[in-house]
Amino acid sequence: MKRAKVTSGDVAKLAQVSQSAVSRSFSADASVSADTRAKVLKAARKLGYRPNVIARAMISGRSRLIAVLVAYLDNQFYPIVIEQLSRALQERGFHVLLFMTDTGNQDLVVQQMMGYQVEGIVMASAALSSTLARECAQTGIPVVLFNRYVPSSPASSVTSDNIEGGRLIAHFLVEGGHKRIAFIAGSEDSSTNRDREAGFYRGLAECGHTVWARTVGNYSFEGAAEATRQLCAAKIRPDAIFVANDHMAFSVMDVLRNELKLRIPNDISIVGYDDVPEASWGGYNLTTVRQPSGQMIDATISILMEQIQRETVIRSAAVLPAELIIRQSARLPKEKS
Amino acid sequence: MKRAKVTSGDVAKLAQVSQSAVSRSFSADASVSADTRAKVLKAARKLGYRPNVIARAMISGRSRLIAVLVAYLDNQFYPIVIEQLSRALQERGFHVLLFMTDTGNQDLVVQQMMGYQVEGIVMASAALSSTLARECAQTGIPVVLFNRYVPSSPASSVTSDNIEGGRLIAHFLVEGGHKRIAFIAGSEDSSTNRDREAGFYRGLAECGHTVWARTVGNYSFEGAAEATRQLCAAKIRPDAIFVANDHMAFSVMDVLRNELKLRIPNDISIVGYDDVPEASWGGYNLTTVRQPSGQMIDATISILMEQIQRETVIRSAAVLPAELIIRQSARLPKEKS
DNA sequence: CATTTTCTTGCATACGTATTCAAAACGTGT
DNA sequence: ACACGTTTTGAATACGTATGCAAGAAAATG
Repeated sequence: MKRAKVTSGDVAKLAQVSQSAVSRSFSADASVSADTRAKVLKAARKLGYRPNVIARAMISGRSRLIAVLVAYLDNQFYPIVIEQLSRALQERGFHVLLFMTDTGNQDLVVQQMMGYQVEGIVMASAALSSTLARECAQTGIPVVLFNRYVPSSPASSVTSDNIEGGRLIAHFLVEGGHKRIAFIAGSEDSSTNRDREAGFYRGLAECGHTVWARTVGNYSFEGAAEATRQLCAAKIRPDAIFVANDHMAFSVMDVLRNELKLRIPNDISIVGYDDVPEASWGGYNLTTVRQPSGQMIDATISILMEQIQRETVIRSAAVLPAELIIRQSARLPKEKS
Repeated sequence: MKRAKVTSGDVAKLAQVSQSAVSRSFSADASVSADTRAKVLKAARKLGYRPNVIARAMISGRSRLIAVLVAYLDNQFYPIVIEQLSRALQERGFHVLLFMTDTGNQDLVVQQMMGYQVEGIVMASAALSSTLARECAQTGIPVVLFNRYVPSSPASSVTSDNIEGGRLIAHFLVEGGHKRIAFIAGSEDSSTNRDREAGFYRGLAECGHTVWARTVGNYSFEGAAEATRQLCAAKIRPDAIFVANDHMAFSVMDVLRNELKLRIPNDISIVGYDDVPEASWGGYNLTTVRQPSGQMIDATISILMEQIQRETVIRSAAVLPAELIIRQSARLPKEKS
């Protein structure tokens, strides 16, 4: 089997027009008569011609490529984001070029992205070196930090209101009558963790409480299990735990139930963050805060499209509302009647 | 902020050599003296130059792009595959261009892939029109059907041994003393479902059994819930269900436990397929068959790389071993002693 | 009908790199 | 010093498309 490339020249020959005419027939707002366009399209269909995006990118500078950088896909939040993002971009004629990276070789990865002449970058990776964000901005490519936030960086960001989310949880747990409220942190250098934790503490303070105990799970399944064991090794256990994301919360619940033989929420309440699909599954029924992924995607898209179209990069930050989703993993506040 | 493109010409000027020399300095096996290469690399670093992959693709026909087509990412099996695939390809200098599609507009999507001059295609989408596979093969682009199989198609395929997996489950359930063994199917037009079901029935037959009942869940969470209700609406319930994949099995377990108040595995046994991460979570502890995703990725990569390098497309099919993973969701066979 | 205006069209060129070809530089052995 | 093989180099070209420009066709206006 051999590759048989068909070019605009071939189509032009068959349709008895110039190559320019073919090119124009495929761009929406070009100056072509309906007549020739019909001829061209017919010939194109006959030959199975499709414009070569690579060549188009070369001359016009538009690759129609958006780089998406992500560290891992274990946490269901990210696959869903990628799916929605990809669908939304496809509708607009763009496509997702996927990059996976651990924190190590980010610079290399960004170099690769530049090599592909991507028109925009979405970073959903956990960490982000600030030199790197600067470099991106310097080249004039719009960058959106998704679900993270770097104050000093020139990159745009889209997040949910993690501070408010943390507050909501604090109030909910206090009203539920919990006395020993603990926190299991994610990655301490992530903005999501910082904000959720800060909002949580502020909420507790507003109710005259403080956090009872705190361990770190680093947003990993294993880390969360270990953090739970540490937390419960003390003589007196917490009666509620806010876990910095759902993914860890599942691990926490597993340890509490299976290793420590505790009932949820009778013996201890658990609240997560994200509202990934598994949170609503019967096995967990996790009370959590929903991140509005749809709205976050919309915001990301519109930031990207705007900046690509205007060919200017301006920093903008979208913060979308968080919503408490009450299920069965945490004791409910008593009815005020 | 403006885009400041730096080209090989700029580097050439600074390094006082020709553009050709710059190009050669960036390809590993070209004829350049160590001396000039050093000069070039130094100048390149100074200017922040990176070869333009787009332009390179144009002249050499190598886009270094692999299209990955997938229908949905709800089922955790696919995110994991994408992550591993992307990592493996990155190591080899390739990158993943992601396409999401429902069964509807596949033709359009394939046209788009061609437009990007991708060097290979991985289809993990549920359905695949046969005309489409043919079209791909015709253009000389290697195509790998991942976790699916179309006998008449010229495309290569990578699967696990779904027939054997089905058999293993049948034997396991019969040995576990189950008498009324049911099956909840996925998408009936998928090869995975066909093979798992065929292997399952064969396994049952080998033990002198037949399937007690059968409903269809279409590989969706909601569909599986409904299929479970149908199955249990009869006067006599099954005492074991093989669910065609894990993703549906979780839904099945939720309905059995929460709506029908059954205990698993005391009242009824459940077995899934895939061994996604959630299967090992405490909330489900699902007995299942593991698909060796790592080996499947390796096979995919080597098929792609081989065919890209040789510039010939030959059909090849890899079938990798399936393994029964015994957890707590199904009653165990009695010890033979 | 003459003239201006608006639409179409083809020619030529540019995008940034890889690669062919011939010329130049470099060694090596006599 | 010479001839010869080897390596390195630069000039030129090609990849497939989009677009500025000028010329031609058609339409509109007087």
